[in-house]
Amino acid sequence: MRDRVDGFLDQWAAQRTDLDLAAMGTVGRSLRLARLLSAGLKEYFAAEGMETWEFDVLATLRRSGGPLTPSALAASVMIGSAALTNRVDRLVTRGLVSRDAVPGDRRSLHITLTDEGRELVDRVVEGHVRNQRRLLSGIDKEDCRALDEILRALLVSLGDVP
Amino acid sequence: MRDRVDGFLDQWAAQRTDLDLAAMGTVGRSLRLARLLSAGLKEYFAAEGMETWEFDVLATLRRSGGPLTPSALAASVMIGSAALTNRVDRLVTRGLVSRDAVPGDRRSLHITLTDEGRELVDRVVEGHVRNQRRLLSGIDKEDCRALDEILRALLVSLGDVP
DNA sequence: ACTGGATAGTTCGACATCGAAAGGTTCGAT
DNA sequence: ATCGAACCTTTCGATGTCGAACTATCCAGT
Repeated sequence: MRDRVDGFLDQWAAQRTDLDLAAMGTVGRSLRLARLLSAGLKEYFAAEGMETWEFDVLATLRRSGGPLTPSALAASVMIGSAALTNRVDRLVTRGLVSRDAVPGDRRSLHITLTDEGRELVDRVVEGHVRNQRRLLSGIDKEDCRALDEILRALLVSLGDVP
Repeated sequence: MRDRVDGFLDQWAAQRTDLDLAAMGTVGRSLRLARLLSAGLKEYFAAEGMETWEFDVLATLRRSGGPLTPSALAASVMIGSAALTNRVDRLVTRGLVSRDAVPGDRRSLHITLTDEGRELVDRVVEGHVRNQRRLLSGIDKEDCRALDEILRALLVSLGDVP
C-alpha cells in the first residue's frame, strides 16, 4: 500500500541519491494528512451551514465554560488579533456571541456565547465528533492509540505544552 | 507528559460528559502538529532568504526531473491554478524558472527550472532535510517508523493514492 | 497626583488565495 | 471541412489574514 508521499520520495531518490529521505516522508505525510483532515472537517461544517473558523471560535468559548478576552481567543485559535476582531464582528452580527465590558478593566472585553450560539455549538459538536471518527475510521483503535501517543510526544518536544 | 490538546479535551470533558473525545484528540493533534512543522520549515527557508511556497514549487520541478505544466504543478502543490500563475510570475521575475512553449500543443506550457533555480534548490534541499530531521528529533527512530506506517495507512484510507 | 511605559483591542494597507468567467487551442464527430 | 465540446491558462472580483500604526486604559515609580 503506497501513498502519494511514497511517489514523491521515489522521485527524489531518483534525482538525488545522496539524500536521507526518511524525515521528509514523515513531515510530508503529516502536512498532507492535515490538509485532508481539514478538508473533511470543512465538508461537515459546510453541511451545517457553518464555516470552520466559526466553529473554532464558538467551540473555544464553549469548552472554556465562560467568557474569554479577544487575546485569549486569538491565542487559542492561533490567529492574529486583527483577524480575530474580524471574526468576532461577524459572529456578533449573526447573534452568536456578544462583546461585553469587563468590570475593573476598561481596556479589555469579554466575548460571551449567546444562548443561540451555545445551542448551535452544542448541537454541531456532536456531528463533529462523529465526523472525526469517520475520518479516522481507516485505522483500527489500537493504531489510533499508538498514533495519539507518538503525536503527543512529538508535540511536547516541539514545545506545545501548557 | 501532557500537551495542549490534553488540556482542550479536559475542558470539553468538564463541559460535556457525554462526548467520546478520542477522535477529537487525534485530529486535533494532527492539525496542531502540521502548524508547528510548517512554522519550523518556514524558519529554515527564511534563513535561506526564501519563502516556503518558493521551495514547494522549485522542489516539485526538481524532483520530477523535467518541466511540468502549470496544471500539474498546481495539483502537486495543492493550490488553485490562479494562485499558481501568481507564483510562477514571481519565480520568473527572480530568474529561477522559465515559461516555455510546448511543441505540439499551444494550449499548454512548460515550467522549467533555470540553471540558477536548479542550483538553488539543490543547495537548499540539503539543509531542508537536516531541518526536518531536527524537527522530528523528539521521537526515536522506531517511533518514527511506526508513525510513518500509520500515517500512510490513514492517507491511503482518505484517498491520497497515485 | 503625574508621567512613562506596558497592555488591550481596533483600524488600515498590503498581499495571497480562491472560484468563476474569459480567451485561446485542440480534438472528435458529423 | 467545420462545428462544438473539452481542455489549459490567465484575468478578475471578493475574501481573509497579517504586520504595523493607532487609541484608550492601566500601573509603577517618583
